Amino acid sequence: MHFSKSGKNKPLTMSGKFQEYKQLNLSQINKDIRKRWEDDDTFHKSIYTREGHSTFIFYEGPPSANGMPGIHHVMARTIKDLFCRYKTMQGFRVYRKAGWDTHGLPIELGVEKTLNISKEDIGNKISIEDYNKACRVEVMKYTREWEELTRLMGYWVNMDDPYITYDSRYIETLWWLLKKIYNKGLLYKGYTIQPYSPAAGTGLSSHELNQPGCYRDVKDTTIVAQFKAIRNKESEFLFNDVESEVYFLAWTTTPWTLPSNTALCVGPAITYVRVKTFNPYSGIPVTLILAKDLLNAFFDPKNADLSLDSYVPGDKKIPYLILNEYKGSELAGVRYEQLINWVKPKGDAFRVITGDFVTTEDGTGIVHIAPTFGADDDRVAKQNGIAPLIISDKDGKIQPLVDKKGRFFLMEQMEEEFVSHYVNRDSYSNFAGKFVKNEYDEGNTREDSTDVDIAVMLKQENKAFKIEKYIHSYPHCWRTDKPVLYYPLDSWFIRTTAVKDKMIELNNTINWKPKSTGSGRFGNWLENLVDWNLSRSRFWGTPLPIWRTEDGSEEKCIGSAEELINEIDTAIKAGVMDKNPYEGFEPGINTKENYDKIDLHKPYVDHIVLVSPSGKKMYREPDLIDVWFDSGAMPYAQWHYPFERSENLPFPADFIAEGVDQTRGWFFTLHAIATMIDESVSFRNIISNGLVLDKNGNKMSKRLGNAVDPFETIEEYGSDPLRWYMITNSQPWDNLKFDIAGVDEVRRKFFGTLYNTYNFFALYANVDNFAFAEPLVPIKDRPELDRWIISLLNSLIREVTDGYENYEPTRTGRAISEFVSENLSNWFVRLSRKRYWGGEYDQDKISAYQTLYTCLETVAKLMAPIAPFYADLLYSDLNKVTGKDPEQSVHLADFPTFDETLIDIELEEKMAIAQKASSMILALRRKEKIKVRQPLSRILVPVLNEHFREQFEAVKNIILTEVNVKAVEYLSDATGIIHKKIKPNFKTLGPKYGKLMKEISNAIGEFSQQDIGTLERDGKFEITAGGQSIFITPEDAEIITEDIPGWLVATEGNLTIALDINISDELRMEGIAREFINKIQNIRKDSGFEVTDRVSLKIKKHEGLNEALKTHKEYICTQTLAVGLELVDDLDSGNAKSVEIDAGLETWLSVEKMDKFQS
RNA sequence: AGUCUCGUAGCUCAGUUGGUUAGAGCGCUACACUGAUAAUGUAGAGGUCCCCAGUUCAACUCUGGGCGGGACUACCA
Repeated sequence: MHFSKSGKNKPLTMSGKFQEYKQLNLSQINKDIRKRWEDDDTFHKSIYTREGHSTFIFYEGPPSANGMPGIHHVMARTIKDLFCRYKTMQGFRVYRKAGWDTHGLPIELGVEKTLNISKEDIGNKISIEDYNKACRVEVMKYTREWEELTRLMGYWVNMDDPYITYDSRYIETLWWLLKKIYNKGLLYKGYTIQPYSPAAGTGLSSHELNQPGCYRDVKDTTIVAQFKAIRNKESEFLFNDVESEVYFLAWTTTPWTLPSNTALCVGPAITYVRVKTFNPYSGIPVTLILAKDLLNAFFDPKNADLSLDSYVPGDKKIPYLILNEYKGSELAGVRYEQLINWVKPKGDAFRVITGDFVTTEDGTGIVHIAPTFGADDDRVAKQNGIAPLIISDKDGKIQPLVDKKGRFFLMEQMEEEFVSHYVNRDSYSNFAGKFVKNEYDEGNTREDSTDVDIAVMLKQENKAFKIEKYIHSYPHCWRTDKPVLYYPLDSWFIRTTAVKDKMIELNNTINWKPKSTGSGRFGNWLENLVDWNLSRSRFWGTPLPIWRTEDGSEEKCIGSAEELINEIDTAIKAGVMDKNPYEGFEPGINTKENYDKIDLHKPYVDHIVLVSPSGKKMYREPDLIDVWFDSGAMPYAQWHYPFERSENLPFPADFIAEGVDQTRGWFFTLHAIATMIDESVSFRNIISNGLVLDKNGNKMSKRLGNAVDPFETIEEYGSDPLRWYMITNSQPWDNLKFDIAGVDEVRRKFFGTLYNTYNFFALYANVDNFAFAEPLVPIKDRPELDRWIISLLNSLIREVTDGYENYEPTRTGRAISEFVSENLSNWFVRLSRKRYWGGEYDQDKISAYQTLYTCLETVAKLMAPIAPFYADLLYSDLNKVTGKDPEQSVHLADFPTFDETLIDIELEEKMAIAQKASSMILALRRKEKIKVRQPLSRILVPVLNEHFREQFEAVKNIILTEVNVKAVEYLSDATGIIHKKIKPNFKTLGPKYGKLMKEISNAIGEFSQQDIGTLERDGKFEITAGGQSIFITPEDAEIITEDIPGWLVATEGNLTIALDINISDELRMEGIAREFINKIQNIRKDSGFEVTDRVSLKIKKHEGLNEALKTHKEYICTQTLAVGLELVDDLDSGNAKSVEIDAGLETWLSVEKMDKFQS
């Protein structure tokens, strides 16, 4: 097969015949069409032919090319592609620029693996410059595979000039955005609790923490501590009936955090009890508060009956008495004494607060809060105005009580004034300098830990209720194998909380598919928004463009390369820098070459020292920014806004689509940045698609070996069935259980059928030289069957358009598939076959061709967004012959519009009756084992109303032909032989009679034939139900025929048909004739004759057959293209075949091809 | 743990504002058809609509609570 190689602007080349195919090879079609698109530059044509039209803006979420593309990328990209193609066909100029995500930890880890180095080696074994270069190579490792997959699968995205996040121009836009955010006061430095490895001296990402082996079981000393309640007006209710002190019990697995405690947290809805008892270590009477559910964890119910008075310190069995119950919310606000009085907090502290995260699964149901060492703690403390426990170091900087090496701060490292005002030298001196975990102390030899020391101390002070070893899983640093701490680290934040309301408001205007992701996962996330932690302590990423003086008093945020160059010049003049490292760069020249002269990455950018207005040196803040900022900024940065493209920014997107896992990633950062910069949404419509799982519903992974290779799949099946399967099998937002057998099914079921339908058309159209040259047969003049399929076709266009417009591709694909296999192929073509085969080239035949052609051409256009390859082949195979459409490719054509006036619901109903009736009659024949080839005389159809008779009459011939029956007889009500059945209509009765439904239903069920007749005649029927009389109207019941006594009957729904199975001699002979035709046709085919070859027939005489053959000689000859039929006494020609016409009816038959000149 | 989502035939999925016979395709079994032919059609078997409660004359459908699968987020005293 080859295609005309017409160049860009050459006219369409038309050829005379429709291409016929021997077999459907979608894999080859994929290759051929791809080549044609490349030769013809179809993709670019589809854009520039729409220049000046309305725009449709799509944002491509940049993939990272440091990993191989997988089958799930085909899924995501099919969704993206199909809407862009659809909009193109709707006449829009579609923006869709490809891009690459090139920063981030996976790249760093990849480089380290490739070069076999670790982070410590950077700067030693390998220079940062070389490392930087290695990252650039690493990140584009699989670019070729990605580009190949893009083309293979037919994803049309503009790859001419992709945006690359490490490009200096891209970074420049990020800086510009950051400065804008900075100037709005939304960028600030603060701290957050992050996993931190004191041994390695670095913060860890959650990614690093989730590496295998990081969580390990460790045995730690845990303490249930007693926090003494302060007696005052607010807490008086806790002191009823007690003489002892009142304590809150709280459990911790990290006793070293207890000195930093500043609050206790209870669950607002949790029930707590106040218990009178004794401290097991000291024997002192105490009153304790803990969660009711956890009471039994500390007190043996057997001891509840023991007398408190008889307790002697040292007794194993400790009595207790429950005094009261409280909800957590009642306890909030109560104050308590500091547990360990080493350092006084600055600000409000030592108060009971509430938090939703508190559970009663373990511990006491009261959580000890140390805001400096727990993320939850920090958050809940901030929400309640509780101060963290902090100290001031020598430099005047705020620090937690534990230093970066993992020990309690040395007093000499603290600010003098701070120590004298806030630190209790006596109690603290024993602990200052102690490592909170022995692992951090290189020279440690002792068994006991700081945790144990604290436990002993609390025990002595009657502040420990229970001390025990506890095994739990705790994260460890993957580089040092030592435990991590949750530790406050300096970070730069974007104050997203300041624009929270705006973000929520804007989100409500976005069309989410599915809706629940927008309102649920995304909406809830916005409701609970915290400030965006932008800092990352990494090497390979976008540097934060902020320079600061060492004391932090002056800072500058840089918003462009030009600004940086100017600042460098100033710094050189001030003598803080020797020379400009970016010499030669010319601001305003936006070429790659120019921007290649400046590398804004580490380490280069860190060598730049600027000068502050007051003349101090300013150093860059060492952090990089979150890679999510890179991708969230792409609406601006992909166009190098505002430097290169300063107006007509394609913004916001009309449509984006990515996996649901991007909800808090890309979707969020797009939304956040657009809200802050432009107070606008970033995207109007969004599909968040589900995962692609293996056929058993497991996640695909290379490790498990259940990952499907997209390249192999496409090579074997072609992209179209794969795309079609993915779109139609389940809704995009549901997970797809990927089963290759499903792709094969789509190939056979949908593409196979469509291909067969086309081939059928081509075969006969070529015989008749149909080329759509005749004037269009007016639709109203076409036969019923044609008008029916055209009606369905227009309904289909409407449904498909609706589906695409509403981002419901699954509905669309399924509707097309249903139309093609059920309506077009299985009904229209099947019933129309005789119209194409032989006969005159008259209006009916032309109508048949035009109708089928229109259906195929329209289907090609409707399916083109989902299955772009085959659709284009089908379209061009049709169009090449007829030249009906000026466009060479279906993707340049206009999407079909539906014509309301051609939709005939009445006709569709009639045809539904025909389909149902035919299938019922065929079922009856089968039951009686009467072949369809055997004609029968009549069917009987009861009619209850004139409308139904008209409908049936209209499709009578279709039914009779289909089931090979001669006539239909209608049985009207008057004949009295119809047996009727009545069913209550719950839909109308329900609202009227409610509770009486059961009674009414029973009453109607007992209607006699006379009763039904009365109801029909009078329009009402009186029954009694619930002691009241009720009039049933015809609308309240459905009357159907069920039986015709004495006949072979089938009933389905409201349709009843009887079949007359008496076979007269006449009918029997006709059956024999048709049987012969069938045999002869088979022999023709087996002998390899052409469809148009003429033949001569010889049949050996047989008493049971002779008469039938004589009577129907003409008929047989016409049907089989025979010039003559001879009945012979003997047939011993080698070509003769034995045929069995019916059981026991056997004879010999020969079919000879006539020479051409004889025919 | 929280949020979202899914749960209907052996498998993959439909199922309208609640209405009394819960559907399709695949697979299986049987049969038929035969100039669309490496196609096609028809039928049969196969259901606790995940479970429990509630609302209602009526629940696959609505509400609540469970159970199970998945994803994301957070990882905890």
